[in-house]
Amino acid sequence: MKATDSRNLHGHVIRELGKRIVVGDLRPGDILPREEVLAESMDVSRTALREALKVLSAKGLIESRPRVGTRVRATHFWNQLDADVLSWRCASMPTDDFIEKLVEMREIIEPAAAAAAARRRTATQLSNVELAYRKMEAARDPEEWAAADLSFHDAVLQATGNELMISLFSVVESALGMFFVLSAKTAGNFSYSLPHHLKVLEAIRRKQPEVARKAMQSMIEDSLANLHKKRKGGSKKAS
Amino acid sequence: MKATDSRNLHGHVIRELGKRIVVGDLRPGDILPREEVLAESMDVSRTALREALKVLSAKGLIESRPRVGTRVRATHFWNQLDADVLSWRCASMPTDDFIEKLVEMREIIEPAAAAAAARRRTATQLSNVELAYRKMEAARDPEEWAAADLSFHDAVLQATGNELMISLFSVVESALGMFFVLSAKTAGNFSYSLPHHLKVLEAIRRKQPEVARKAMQSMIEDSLANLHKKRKGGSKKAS
DNA sequence: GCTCGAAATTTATCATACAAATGCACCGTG
DNA sequence: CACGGTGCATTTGTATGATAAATTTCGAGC
Repeated sequence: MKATDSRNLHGHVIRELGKRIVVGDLRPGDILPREEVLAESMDVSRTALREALKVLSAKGLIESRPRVGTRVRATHFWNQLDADVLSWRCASMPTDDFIEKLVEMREIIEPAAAAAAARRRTATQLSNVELAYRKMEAARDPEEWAAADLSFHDAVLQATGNELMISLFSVVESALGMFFVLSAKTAGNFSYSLPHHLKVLEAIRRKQPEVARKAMQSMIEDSLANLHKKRKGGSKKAS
Repeated sequence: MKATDSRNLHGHVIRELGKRIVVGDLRPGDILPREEVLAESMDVSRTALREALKVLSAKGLIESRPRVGTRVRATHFWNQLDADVLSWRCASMPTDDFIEKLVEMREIIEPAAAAAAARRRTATQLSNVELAYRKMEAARDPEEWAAADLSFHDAVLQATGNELMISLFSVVESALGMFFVLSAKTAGNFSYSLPHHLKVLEAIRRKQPEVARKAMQSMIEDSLANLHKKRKGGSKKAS
């Protein structure tokens, strides 16, 4: 699942430098130390360091040029939707600001996905959504229910047949997953969220895009309202 | 602007292998030749090859393990929103299927962005949108108008203050730009597209999210209808 | 037949050397 | 003094060869 492999050495270097850049320890315009000394300071060979730098360069975080060195690029060059960049931001963000941006993306994607699914779903894709719904119905404990809920949303996404949307959703969802424990997100909705899901399912079955969109919209609204209610009370975040 | 640097040698290797994978010449599950022979076959050192492989690995296209080799990963692991992956797909896609998916993403992003901009725009962000609109008014030829149009949409995106949305839009837009010549996309709309833009601008000024969303929606609808009309007639694509 | 371990293969990492690019200072010239 | 070209120094880019680590495979021993 995770993008940069933790096993390998250069993976460690990627994360270490990537975090320092994303967090702001290294700021745009800053020039990193020469490869030779940077390699030594991180206790790896120049070869391994360079492989890491190339990856960070591919993510748009840095830019290397002969004679001048490797410079941290301006934030608008960063691949903000890269799974690593996102996770590094999530790993240390005190402000709720960023979470709200992630939530906003989710609010945009899901209704659109429901509509697209209603428009283009195949028979098997529909039955997958239905299967997920059945699992939600049958769920006994919050963990089961959370897993079924996730598979429901995933089935809807798959039914869109648009891999760009699927990829976007999975990236955003996994980033949000770093903040909210799944069960915490869904536990309270247990009771009255099921009808919402049924509405989405039925709209997709009947190929009614606008109905599906609105149903998904109100589902999310309720979910968020419920979440806010809970946050005033007790635990809510991780990390 | 472009992601992988063409100047360097390993950049060439990245593109070469990346394209072959994305296009389907190399299929998921396939094992690439050993690094040593692959390096020779591409006429680069193993060092340069490995740097390229690491980048492709970061994009989710491949996965390397000792003793087993480098394997092409399943498509659902790919970073579909990566600028390179997207551009490689655009570089050789005979079907209109993929373009429609890109257009769908655009249709999703832009109205949502207009709404978000109306909700949160600062004074200076508003004036930037206004400035772009003025440039559209003042445009004399299609090139000027196309540039102003782009800066209008960019200003709206910036006004959302959500860098995730900005990044998503820029990626999708640049991919679409590989298919449609800018002037071709906008030339026909010259006359009657301006009022649409004005509506969006005014809604953002008055902080009316839903009005802004709908205005942007109908703008895109008209734009696409106009485009389809033109495609039946004359030129439309590039590659 | 099963388990455990040795061997073989491939990637991972390292060290070193050289090539290429490029900013910068220096020098010559008008 | 201003200006432009030219060589030098520095840093990344590439190549080569060697060793370490991981992991599959196969065989030996029980």
